[in-house]
Amino acid sequence: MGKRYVTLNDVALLANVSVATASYVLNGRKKSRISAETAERVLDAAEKLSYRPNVNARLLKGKASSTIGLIIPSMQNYFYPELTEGITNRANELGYNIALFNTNDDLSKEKHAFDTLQNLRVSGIIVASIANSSEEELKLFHNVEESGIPVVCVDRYYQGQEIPNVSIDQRRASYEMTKQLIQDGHKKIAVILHRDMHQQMVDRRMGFEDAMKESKEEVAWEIFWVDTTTFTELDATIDTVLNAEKAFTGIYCACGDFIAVEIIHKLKRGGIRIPDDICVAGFDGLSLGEIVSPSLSTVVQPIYGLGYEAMTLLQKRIVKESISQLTIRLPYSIAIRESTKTLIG
Amino acid sequence: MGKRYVTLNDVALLANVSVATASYVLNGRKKSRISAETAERVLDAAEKLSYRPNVNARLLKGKASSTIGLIIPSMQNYFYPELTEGITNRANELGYNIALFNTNDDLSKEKHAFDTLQNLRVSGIIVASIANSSEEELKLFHNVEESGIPVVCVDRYYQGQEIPNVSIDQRRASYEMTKQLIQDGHKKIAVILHRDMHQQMVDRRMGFEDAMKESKEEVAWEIFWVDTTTFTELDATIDTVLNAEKAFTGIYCACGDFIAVEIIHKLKRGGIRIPDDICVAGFDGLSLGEIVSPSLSTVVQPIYGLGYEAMTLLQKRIVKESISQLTIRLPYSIAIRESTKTLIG
DNA sequence: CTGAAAGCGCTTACAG
DNA sequence: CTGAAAGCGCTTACAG
Repeated sequence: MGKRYVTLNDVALLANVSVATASYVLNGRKKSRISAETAERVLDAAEKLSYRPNVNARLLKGKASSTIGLIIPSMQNYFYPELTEGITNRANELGYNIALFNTNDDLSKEKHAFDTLQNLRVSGIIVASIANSSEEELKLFHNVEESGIPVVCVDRYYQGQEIPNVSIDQRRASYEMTKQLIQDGHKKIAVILHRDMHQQMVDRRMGFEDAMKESKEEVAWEIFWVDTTTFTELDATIDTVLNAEKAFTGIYCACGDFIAVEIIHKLKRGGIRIPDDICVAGFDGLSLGEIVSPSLSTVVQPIYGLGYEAMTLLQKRIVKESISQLTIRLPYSIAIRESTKTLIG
Repeated sequence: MGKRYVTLNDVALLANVSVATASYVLNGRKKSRISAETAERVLDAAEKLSYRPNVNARLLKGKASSTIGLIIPSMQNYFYPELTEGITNRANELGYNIALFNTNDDLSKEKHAFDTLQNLRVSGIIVASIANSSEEELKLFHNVEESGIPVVCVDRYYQGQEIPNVSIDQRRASYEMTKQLIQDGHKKIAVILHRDMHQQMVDRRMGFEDAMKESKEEVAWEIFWVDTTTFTELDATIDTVLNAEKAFTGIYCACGDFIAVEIIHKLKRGGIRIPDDICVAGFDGLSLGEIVSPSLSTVVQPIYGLGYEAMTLLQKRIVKESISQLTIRLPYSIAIRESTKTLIG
């Protein structure tokens, strides 16, 4: 910067005290031991020079960093801004600031984010972007934890208690949404899943299949895979669904509302009436789903709350507060709106 | 963290060299002067110990920080995630990482963000959140610049060349949008503006009035103020608009698409048909506006591009590249979609 | 009530 | 080709 920042020494010089004293005054520590006049002189000097403590120097002296890392896939899917909002607001309340990283679900970018965050010596990391759940990726997580930086996953997660995480019971939610579709009388359902099978997708799929098993094969179904970031295959998928010999009566877009809304949009453009020609259900609970026409039937997750609680949990881990539950499951609800209807009667 | 991080000294010890040599090897500097065997030993040791350089120590030695600050109002309005995406992607390309701050358009939070960012010694700051354009706030900006940290405003801006900024020509865009409404035959228009009159809002209002002046008072109009973060007054505003003695034929939501979409939503809920009963135009160009029914006629800004260019400009300022233009105006377009129609013939 | 000094983890002239 | 040493801006026992 060419420009030299004002240092504590500058302040001390102007106030005619030692840096030690200046430091004590400015940090409000050992108040008793500093005379009022001295304190005032230091404060004045700092004010006059617009002194700003160098956080990096403080960190070097072993102070804990007040920044935490946040790793998300991108801001394209409106799920993430809302999640981020919950995280940053809570971080703010707790006195942390955020270092933000986008990975685009690319493992090498995720690796880079972890690297940078470790070099920064952040106090903790929240991850909403698990690229592919590979062994290699899991090792990344363990490395970070081993280095002493606590990690919390939100939305996506690893199976079991491996990494603390906050989410909803995705399998159960998916089961309930599917049950609803079955009760509505659907006889052939297309399920849309994310091509990269995160544990999350595995669970949603299992929830779906749980419900299907209960229906005793009265309902036919087929899985379609899409790439949620590039939207590749989406048009092809829609075509296949529409042109199936035995007609699909419903589309369960288990990979999320963002794609569900896109599907509704494309369907409408193609002159297909929803829910009359075909029903569409989503998963997420984006506010977008309420605004769109027809409004979207979906699993409503407390997205903001997921972020908020993830940050709360991370903070507890940072300050080593004892934690009874490392896996937090928040409540959700099934919202039946205009994009689905009962086919019976 | 209790846990001690691996230091350069640990690496040097294991490799049986001095920290100086270890540093040279790990930074790839003075390659010629290091023997291949020594280099390898250092690299091995670093690998074995999972050594991670402490960025904060580096900063202390006068190295430039690779983080830049980003200050936005919130993620609620979808304008900001898209803007953020442009900024972070460009920052990534240029090797910077992001410290994210939400202000909720609260000046004290903005002040806190600036403070923290200065203490962090970031290399630069992008601001998309100008709370109230007061003298006090402007002073904040000047303080940061004076401390040697370059600032770039994006979307919102101060009048004149005071702070480098990237945006579109908002006055002109607003003028054109209004012109379109006039050509469509509107005789009474409600303009919705943000209660906090940023320069941006002032310009949009002026653009609107420019067009009105040209229409030679054939068109009546009225301004309504809303608080875009809390949505307060929105219902009241809509009521007033709907119950006006001489009917409004159009609503020009100059404060943005996010509110425009909300208005459309509320109108539809109330059984009002758009554009048949009343037309609605927005300003921003959110993709949301295309998905909604009726799709929104609006000023389409290159939102992602604004962010991308803001980061590009900031980077130039950071590396002190000579810059011909400190005020960048990107192209926009007027999209006429379903929420407006011609009233003539 | 106050200050001298060590040390946090690095980088970088400088000397050899 | 390599190392000893100073110093970046702080904090904090320790001594007075």
